[in-house]
Amino acid sequence: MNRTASLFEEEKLKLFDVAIPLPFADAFTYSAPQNLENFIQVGCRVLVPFKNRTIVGFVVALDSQKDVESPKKILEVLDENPILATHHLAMAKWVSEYYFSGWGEAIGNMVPKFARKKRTQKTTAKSKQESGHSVSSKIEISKPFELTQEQSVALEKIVAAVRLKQFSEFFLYGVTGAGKSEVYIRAIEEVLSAGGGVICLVPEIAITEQLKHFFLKHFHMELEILHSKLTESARAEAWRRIRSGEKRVVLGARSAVFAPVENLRLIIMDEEQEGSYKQDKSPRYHAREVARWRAQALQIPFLMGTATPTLETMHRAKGGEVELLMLSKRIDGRPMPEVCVVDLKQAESQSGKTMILSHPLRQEMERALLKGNGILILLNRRGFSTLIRCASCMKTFYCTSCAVPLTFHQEEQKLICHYCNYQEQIPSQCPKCKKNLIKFFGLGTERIESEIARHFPGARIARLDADTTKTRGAHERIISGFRAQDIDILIGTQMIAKGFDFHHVTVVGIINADTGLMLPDFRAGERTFQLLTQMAGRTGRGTQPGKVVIQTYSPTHYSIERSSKHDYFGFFEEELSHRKKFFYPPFSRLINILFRGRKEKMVEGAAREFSNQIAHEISGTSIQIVGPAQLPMYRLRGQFRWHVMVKDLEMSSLNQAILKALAQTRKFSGVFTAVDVDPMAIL
DNA sequence: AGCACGCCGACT
DNA sequence: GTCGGCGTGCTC
Repeated sequence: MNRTASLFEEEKLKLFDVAIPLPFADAFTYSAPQNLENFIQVGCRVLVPFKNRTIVGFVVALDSQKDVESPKKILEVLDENPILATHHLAMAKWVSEYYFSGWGEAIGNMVPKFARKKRTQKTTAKSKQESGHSVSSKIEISKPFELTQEQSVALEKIVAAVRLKQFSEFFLYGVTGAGKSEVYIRAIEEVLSAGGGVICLVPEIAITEQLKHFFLKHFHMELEILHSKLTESARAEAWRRIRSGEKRVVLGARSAVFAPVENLRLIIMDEEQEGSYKQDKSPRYHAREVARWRAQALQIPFLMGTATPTLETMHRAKGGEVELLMLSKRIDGRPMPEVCVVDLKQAESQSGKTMILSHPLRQEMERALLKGNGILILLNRRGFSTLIRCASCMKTFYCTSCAVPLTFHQEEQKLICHYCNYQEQIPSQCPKCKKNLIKFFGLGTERIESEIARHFPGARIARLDADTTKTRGAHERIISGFRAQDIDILIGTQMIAKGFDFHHVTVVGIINADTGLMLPDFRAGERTFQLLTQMAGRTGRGTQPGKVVIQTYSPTHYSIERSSKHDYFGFFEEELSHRKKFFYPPFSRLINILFRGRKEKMVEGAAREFSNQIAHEISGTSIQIVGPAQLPMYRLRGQFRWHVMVKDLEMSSLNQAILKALAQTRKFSGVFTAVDVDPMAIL
């Protein structure tokens, strides 16, 4: 650059702050050539030189107050009108501060990536026709349905809050089949008639597809589906339709919480406990927290719903921050399914052998098969056998880069690591002692499938897990096969627990309820309770009563006992007292700081250094430090992993302390750090 | 996150 | 002698 020219221009060039989609907390300051100056608005995307490349940034401020020596020039303005309102920039700012990501990174995460080329004018005219979901002519407008007393009360409260234009939180507590969706639909209709817009969040993409048809009946042209699997151009188009006010009902997964809905008046989050609402890469935000922030900023109500709320949310309901709306009865007065808990230890000592299908479970299955009813069997582990060991020298087969046992997959005829997907052939003899005594232990879904096939040779059996759903459409094919009753017994991992409404299912079998309880995670009990409760909710949804058989080695564990009695509130109190004792959420805020790298000593050093630094930073406060310690999954994909946990009462000044301490660990080369605020799992 | 600059091993 | 390994430091 020509020095005299730049000095001459610096005098009068306007300065702009531009957030860059990279992990920087602060925006960068650029100047603008005079011919562009008037086209630059806050919320526009701009092309800027950055180091030795050109990247897209977001204008976050005009008339920058920062004193930068020689700002570079903005090369191009990509938007005629801002694609982001200041509300969005503020939301991204909050996300970046709360979850330790860059501001621009947070912005980049919420807007669709876009083609570098500027869009031509024709899209505006064309899109009107494109956007009708191809059902424009034949929409059946569904009749208004009758609400129960409880549903009406809930709806009235929500509608009143929408009208008040005040921030408030609601929790719609209802067992599966209690009619939460009807309340959602009515609430959305109310908002629409008041000229407002709504975001409705569901845990995963598959459910958006399921609900799409239901929603289309009620909201037809107003509906937009939003999730990360859309192509970038489809996402950009959807974003534009929403922003223009053409679409006022947004149904989507996690990222839809950022949708630029015009005159947003209500946010709904279904199945609030689902872990998929937390993003597992930076920014590691939880959609529930973003939704709450947004509802607060816009002074609108936030409605959550499920039969198994997280402890955090129920605790807030108990404290009065969230208003609890009860739907206690199933719509048609159907009873809750009868649950039978089978003690595997006892059953095994009686029969003298490993128990896979207990007598009560086999009996229930036989009965259901005779009547032509559907059966769901849950085992939360893929593969055939989860442990392979030489019976002579006791050599166990581990993944070399993850230090976890390999799982034997019968279909693939391979030993596979479930964490890094490393695969090896099954040895015919032990590589250590050369004997021919390799044995297989531990159950997986493949094993259950063959076991059930052996017991029920006439039954039509299918398996639903990550292995059988690899190909596109396989998931839907298996599900619809089961729905059409071409399949009698569906065996699967927790995939089969999710939201499908099968009316002919009368038996649910849990092969081993303890799999999740072994995990060294403070939420293990909560997860197990939720999974068992959800599975129980899959049965007895038709005219015939449902039966649940839970097999377990720990029949007296409170998660299992309480779920077998459909006792959420009992579980809640018991789990809460554990959390209190160990100062876990909801009694503390938890931040997990992860260190990983190939060099063991460096990783450990970084974790220890961080721990010392943070201890120094927070001395004299009530903040607790746990660790440093090796993570339960100490070696993963060839990397060593340490972590430090920090437990805090409030947000306070902890974030600054963490950033400061983290800066001190930079000298440990080759060590990656990640901060996880409100982690869902410590693994 | 990239991407260049910089200082130590096996190759034409 | 160089090509290239990835450690480290910066990006308005």
